[in-house]
Amino acid sequence: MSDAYYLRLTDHLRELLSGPEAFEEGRLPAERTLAERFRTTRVTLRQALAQLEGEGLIHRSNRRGWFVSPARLDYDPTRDAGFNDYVRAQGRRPRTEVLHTDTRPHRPAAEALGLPVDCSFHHIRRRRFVDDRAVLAESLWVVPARAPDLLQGDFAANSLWGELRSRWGLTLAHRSLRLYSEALAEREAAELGVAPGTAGLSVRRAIFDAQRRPVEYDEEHWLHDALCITVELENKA
Amino acid sequence: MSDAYYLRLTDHLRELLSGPEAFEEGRLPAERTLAERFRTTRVTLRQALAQLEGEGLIHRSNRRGWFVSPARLDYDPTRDAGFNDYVRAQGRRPRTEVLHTDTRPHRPAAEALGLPVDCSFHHIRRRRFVDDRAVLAESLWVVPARAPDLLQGDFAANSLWGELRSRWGLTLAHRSLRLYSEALAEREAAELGVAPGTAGLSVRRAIFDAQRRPVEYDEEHWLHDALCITVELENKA
DNA sequence: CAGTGGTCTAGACCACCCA
DNA sequence: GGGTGGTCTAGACCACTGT
Repeated sequence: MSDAYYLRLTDHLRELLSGPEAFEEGRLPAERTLAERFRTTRVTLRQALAQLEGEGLIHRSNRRGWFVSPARLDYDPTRDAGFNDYVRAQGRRPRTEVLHTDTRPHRPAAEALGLPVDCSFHHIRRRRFVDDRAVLAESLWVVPARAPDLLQGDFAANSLWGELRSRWGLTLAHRSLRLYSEALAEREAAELGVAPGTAGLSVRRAIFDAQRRPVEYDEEHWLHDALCITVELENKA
Repeated sequence: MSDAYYLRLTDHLRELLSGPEAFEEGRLPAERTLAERFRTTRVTLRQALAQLEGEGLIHRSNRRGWFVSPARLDYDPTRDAGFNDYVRAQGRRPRTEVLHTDTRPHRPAAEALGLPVDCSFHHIRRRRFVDDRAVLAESLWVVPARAPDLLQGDFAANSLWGELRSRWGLTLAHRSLRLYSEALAEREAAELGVAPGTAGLSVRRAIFDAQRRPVEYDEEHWLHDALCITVELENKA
């Protein structure tokens, strides 16, 4: 079909994007320029851009403009590989910023781990980049008894799970994942430099050790177009 | 912040939605009515509705109007439980329609299963409902050698994996999943009765038996607000 | 300061759904 | 045939980014 003009515009732009050297430096021309070139208004043009954004082909940053989205990152949340490792393994450049740390109670973490709601956690808030694009805002809550002086470590450079294993000898035996699409709230949107309401993917994990003791709970907020979740499984009923 | 009017509108509507008996029969008033009530234009009102749609709180059907979205369905794609079983287990009513069957080559299936691109598969296309809302459009491609007369079965009522196990004694040992957010293409959008470009979640699986022989490949297209992926894992490095 | 996207107005016509 | 959402126009002002 594609009878609507904005859909034909979408098709047209999609072809341009897949072509060679479509837009220099991965940046699209200004909305007003594109609207004029295609003889329509900004409203209609923006409808077309929103489509492509939904498909994960382009994205916008703050009020800076529209950019061609890079390939999605493959990510297996069931593995313990560190962010730095698998980003580099895919030929990309990882970076991590720690935004905040503290030790306080946190109800969702307590509930997910089956602990009393008033018990405290070591909390780390950080932001992670792939090739200088902020793609992930996450919080981790670690049970202090499992890793007492955790917050003295360097959780930017090192894998948290690597630390838990090497410094406290923890085995991460059982894990429970929840994953769903979301609209990024103001906080995450601000941290990632996107408009509030931008489509995201939420990954939540509760992790227990071999003795079935609660170890850690985390919440990840990804830009929806930044990743492809992959899982490899053997044997399961 | 929430300085923009459409964001305040979003907050306001979100409260109404969470309140008791907010909108009778789960249906929202007409856009023009809401726009007038909140003293704004349809364009701005629709921005607010789009936000709530992104959050998974409301959805639209065709040109019929806006509706309150039901709770997400919990779904574990790593398990072999049939759709009918887990939908009913959550107190919901499942339904399945078979849209199409044939036996033909299919390149993506062949590539995912490591087979020659020209080999044929038994293909089933179906649409699945939860409480009479179409939430999933899917295609399955089964290696004919594993299940020769598959297409004579009743793949609407029965679990496909149950069939593969009971009729052909197959053990589904190894599986490889890929999962990412997408914009529903025209075909899936039409099958699910939504606008093209509606946010969706794509789940692709390649499945092998205990002898590591390819068995099946499938592609699922879910409405983004209809499900929450859950995975429970023991032991893994 | 110039240029960008973000937001908003006040209309219009069309395609489709349903009574 | 009346009402719904889907699409579109031609402007406007604001907030922020980058120089």
